Amino acid sequence: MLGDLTSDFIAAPFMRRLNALVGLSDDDKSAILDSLTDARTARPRADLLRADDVIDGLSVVLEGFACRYKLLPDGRRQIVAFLVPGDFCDLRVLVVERADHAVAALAPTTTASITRDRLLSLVNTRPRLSRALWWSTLVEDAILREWLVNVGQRAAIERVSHLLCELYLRLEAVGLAADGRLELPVTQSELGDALGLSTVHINRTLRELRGQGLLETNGKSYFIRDLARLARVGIFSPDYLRVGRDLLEPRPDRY
Amino acid sequence: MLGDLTSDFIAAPFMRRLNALVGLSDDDKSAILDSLTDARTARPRADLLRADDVIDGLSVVLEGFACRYKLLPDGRRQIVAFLVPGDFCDLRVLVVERADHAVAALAPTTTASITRDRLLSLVNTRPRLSRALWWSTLVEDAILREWLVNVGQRAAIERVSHLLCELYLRLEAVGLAADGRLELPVTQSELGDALGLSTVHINRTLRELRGQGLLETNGKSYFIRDLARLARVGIFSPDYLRVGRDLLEPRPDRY
DNA sequence: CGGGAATTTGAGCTTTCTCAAGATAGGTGG
DNA sequence: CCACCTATCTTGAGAAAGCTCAAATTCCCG
Repeated sequence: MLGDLTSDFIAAPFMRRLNALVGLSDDDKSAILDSLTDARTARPRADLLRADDVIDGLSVVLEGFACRYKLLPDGRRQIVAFLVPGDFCDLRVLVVERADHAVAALAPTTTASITRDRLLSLVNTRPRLSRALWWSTLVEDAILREWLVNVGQRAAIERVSHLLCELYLRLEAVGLAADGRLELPVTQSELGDALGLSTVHINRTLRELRGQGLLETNGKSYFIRDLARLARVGIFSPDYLRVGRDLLEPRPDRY
Repeated sequence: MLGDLTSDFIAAPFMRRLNALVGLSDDDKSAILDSLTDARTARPRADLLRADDVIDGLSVVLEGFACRYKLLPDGRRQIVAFLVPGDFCDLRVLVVERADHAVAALAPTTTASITRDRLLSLVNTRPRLSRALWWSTLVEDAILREWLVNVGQRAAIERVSHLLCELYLRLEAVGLAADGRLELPVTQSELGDALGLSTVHINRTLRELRGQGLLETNGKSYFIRDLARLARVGIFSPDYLRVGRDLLEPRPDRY
């Protein structure tokens, strides 16, 4: 156990995420919070999980920023997901023993774990929790499909815009972005690895977005000046981030 | 029910798939086979499932060839998965009500369904079956990640080679390919939509592969003349198709 | 304050795209 | 069985998007 995480500042994004999960009782929430152990902080570039590692439990990102990635033998790297606070590192552990991809911290990243056994017993005794966890893997899948669309079909400026919109909404959802402002502790080279573009081209594309008055950047601080317009440029629609939510739920019409 | 599907030729690929699933008992297998109802055949280009459709049950592809895809408002299309006989159309139905993407037949495609209620009761009463179904969604995810790597990092000739290797192995696994020969009832334009390449470039790339003596094509019949070499060109490793299998399991060293 | 990493910009080049036209093939009605 | 029709495939030519290489600048960390 990590002590009284429920009231602990560091677990706030995770708490927000849990609160957003469909129909989770307070009891379910504290059950999962109380199961968290072994908090640790990884430095940027450190692997949280290596491909082919035997996975011994489920980790949750409490703070920081991480990515899943796959490498080609010649060193090319594709980032296949970004993990923001509140995201799970590998729910697959429930079914599968080994990872087929690596997870690395991009910023100093704090994670906590739930042992496989504890997780299995939680899932077996709490159907709503189980459902909620599967739901969150489905959101991850939906994001992955959208990334494939992004990389397969969109031009560079559309790709970058789309990713910025996605990350803004995801960070906003856990209280880490607001008013168009977000911190992205990733290098341009890492953005390139996520979007299938070269570092140089990421740089030029960001410059173009700045030139169009859509974006301001200052180091790793990003300020989206006009989210609606950026979403239009990126052909971004937030639906995929809310798979399975009631489609009639009123949404801010910022897009 | 569909009658005695167990011995029915048409369900053979699905049976093979079930047999390959980890630790499934004969009892489990017949339980799921007996739950199949409502076989229907869709013509090429017909949607089996539309985005935003309420999903009423789980479909299995028994015969034919289909794809999942997402459309951009301007008509660009990304195919995010190919479904071969034995594949499930939408296991997400267990957790989610609506699809975030469409599924279309590419060849005449026969599917059968399991109602949501029946599926839920199967899953609740048969833990190994439940595990096996989740396992197959994880394989799908692994394929999706690999596709993202493919489109994000690989050059055209690598992409095409990689996809051909993948489809050959997947079809071989269900008895629909052998000796390097496979039928791909997809147009070059559809390959392009899957790989993020234009039709014209798919055509030239196939020509290049033929020129290198790696491939012969005749309409929709493909003959891989040298799988090991094609795999090398495509930087293809079959591991991702076997997520969670014992990594020590002897594998043919054709790659 | 120094040094390595990250960003920025330029220049030329490669891959892939678009547009356009001709060749083929498979399916349909007469 | 043939003729036609539409899809698909194939090839050419020029254009565009994005890449690589290289160098200069800036930023951040210690």
